[in-house]
Amino acid sequence: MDLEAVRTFVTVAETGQFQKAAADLSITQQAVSKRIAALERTLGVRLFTRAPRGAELTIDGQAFLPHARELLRVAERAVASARPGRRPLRVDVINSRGAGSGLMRGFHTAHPEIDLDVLMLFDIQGAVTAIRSGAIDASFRAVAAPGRPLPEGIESVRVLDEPLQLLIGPAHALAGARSVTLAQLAGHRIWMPGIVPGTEWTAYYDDLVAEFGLTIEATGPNFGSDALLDTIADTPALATFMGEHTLPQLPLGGAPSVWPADHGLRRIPVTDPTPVYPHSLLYHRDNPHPALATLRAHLTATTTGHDATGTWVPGWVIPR
Amino acid sequence: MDLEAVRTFVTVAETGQFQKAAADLSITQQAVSKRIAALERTLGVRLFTRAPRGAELTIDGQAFLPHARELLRVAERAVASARPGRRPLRVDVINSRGAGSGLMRGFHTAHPEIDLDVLMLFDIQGAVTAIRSGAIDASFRAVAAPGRPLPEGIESVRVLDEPLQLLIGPAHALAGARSVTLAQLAGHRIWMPGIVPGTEWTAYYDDLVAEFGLTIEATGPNFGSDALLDTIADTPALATFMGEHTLPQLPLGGAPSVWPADHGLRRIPVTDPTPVYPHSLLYHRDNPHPALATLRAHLTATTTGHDATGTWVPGWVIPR
DNA sequence: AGGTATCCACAACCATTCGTTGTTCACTAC
DNA sequence: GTAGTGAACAACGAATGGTTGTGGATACCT
Repeated sequence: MDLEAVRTFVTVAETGQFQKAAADLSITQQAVSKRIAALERTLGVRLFTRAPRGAELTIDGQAFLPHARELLRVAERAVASARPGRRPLRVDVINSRGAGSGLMRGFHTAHPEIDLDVLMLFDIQGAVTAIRSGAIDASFRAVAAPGRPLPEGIESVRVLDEPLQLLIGPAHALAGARSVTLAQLAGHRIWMPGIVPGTEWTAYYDDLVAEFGLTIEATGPNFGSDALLDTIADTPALATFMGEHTLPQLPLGGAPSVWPADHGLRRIPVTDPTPVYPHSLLYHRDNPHPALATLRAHLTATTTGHDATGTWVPGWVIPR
Repeated sequence: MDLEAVRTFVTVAETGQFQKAAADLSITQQAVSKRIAALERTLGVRLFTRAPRGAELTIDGQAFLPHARELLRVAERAVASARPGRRPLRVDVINSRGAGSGLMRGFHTAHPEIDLDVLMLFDIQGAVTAIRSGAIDASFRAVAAPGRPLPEGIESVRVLDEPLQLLIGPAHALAGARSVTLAQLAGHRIWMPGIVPGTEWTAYYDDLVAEFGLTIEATGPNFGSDALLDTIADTPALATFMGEHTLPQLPLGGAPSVWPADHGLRRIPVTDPTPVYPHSLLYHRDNPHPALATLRAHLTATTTGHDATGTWVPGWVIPR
């Protein structure tokens, strides 16, 4: 199917005749006729009834019209997403179920008129490089990795401290607990697959292990979130950490927000102290994108300062 | 922009190299190279970094990828909407703000997995013809026009009795009333532009006028809903009828559901008796579309029988 | 009723695009 | 260094898509 044919179809439907559409599109009437005929051939239905006074939509054409408009709208957005200069605000998040993604959803709800592109880069170095080059406008990260000061021009604002929770199956020894302390977790097996060495997450959990004597295994291949949840649910002696605002499953688009299979998983708050992910927004000081200022204002307005007493972050984290 | 190029882009992004993508698409590697180059030229950005081990997405490519997928998805739906056989359930409603549209929204919420196409045909004759030919699957109408029995094979189910309300401006004499009787309306000017002679609505209001001695004007050009509301709001002596479930304005897509300009309009219930629009679902007895049965079941389950005492419908309306 | 204007379809022709084959270039691994 | 892999460039043939020219059907006007 040809997008130009679809555009021609919409124009004919709007003008009511091939000739006016041809004038609008700066082509000849015969070209319009050919395009519509080709579209009708590929779809296998007649889209217009040709009358001596012009062309009228058939029922099939009426059903097709909103889809055609949507197609053109999506195509325009797709082009805009890549256009250099005046493109949508491009923000990197850690993963699609994390707190950064949730904050961006909130921003989109508050400012639906602002075009967004949310993407997931591999690590903080890539994000910083992308911010410096202007390829992306901002990034949600837990900064900064120890010994790696931010390059000149990159600024960061701590926007959300997300408490960690223990995620365990129904047969786990702590399944009935209303909360657990970090000290209680010593001796329990905690599994965090997918922690890639060299990323900021390694540094975070290294510090957590060193300070509270936990046993955290990062071994084994990471088969993705689903497999992790399955294993946690089925293994009584296994636990993992998950951010309080992190969804264990991707919300299904359009479907009622039920978790397809929650396996009876339990979320147990961690206390004394509560380890938190210090989410920060990274951006370039000189980035002129107007929506970036809106995003920063939105974040400072909605994520009011949390109480930091009783929480833990690595020592190298920049204070608020 | 060419959809085939977009499809090629997604395939390369998925396979990670031009050659595999070429094999998947049954074309040569050179053709893939050309298509990607052309797409990059039209977008003005580089989408892949060409490595000796294959192709990797650039940041721009990563931002473009979800849009590309969405574009292909929409294109597929667009084609499906017109495909003869196994197309989405196609339902005709009277207008986009009426009760039929609302019922279809409810059905979509309850069954998001069912593909729908909602369209608006001109009148009941056209709807019946379309149902007979199989061009549409069902239609929400106030049936049947007097003296026009339904053709063989067409069935109707009365699904909703929608009470009429009086819509008036803030300066109207009845603006303060909590409700009005039909008898009270005698002598007031009621304006119903856009009632096309020969449609079922003419018959409905003709009967209403004859039975209760009202003055209903259908004169003047119909400049659309906005103009009607403006006039009603500004003219103290003018009123119009509107269904209880009818939205005076189109809900804005994505925006908070505020009415852009409500002009201080008042809705006054009508009593003694309450005239109602008898909405029915029309469909062909032999229509095999599986979603049609689902729709009928949904409607009978959700629109439980309303109390008919104190309501009025024309005598020619088929009883429930 | 016949002429005329309007509007779309068909035919022929031409330019451009698109896909193919053949080949070259860059990089990696052994 | 040599073999192997993966993408780009060049040249050619086919097919697509645009144009001009023309014909046919219908409605309106005199």
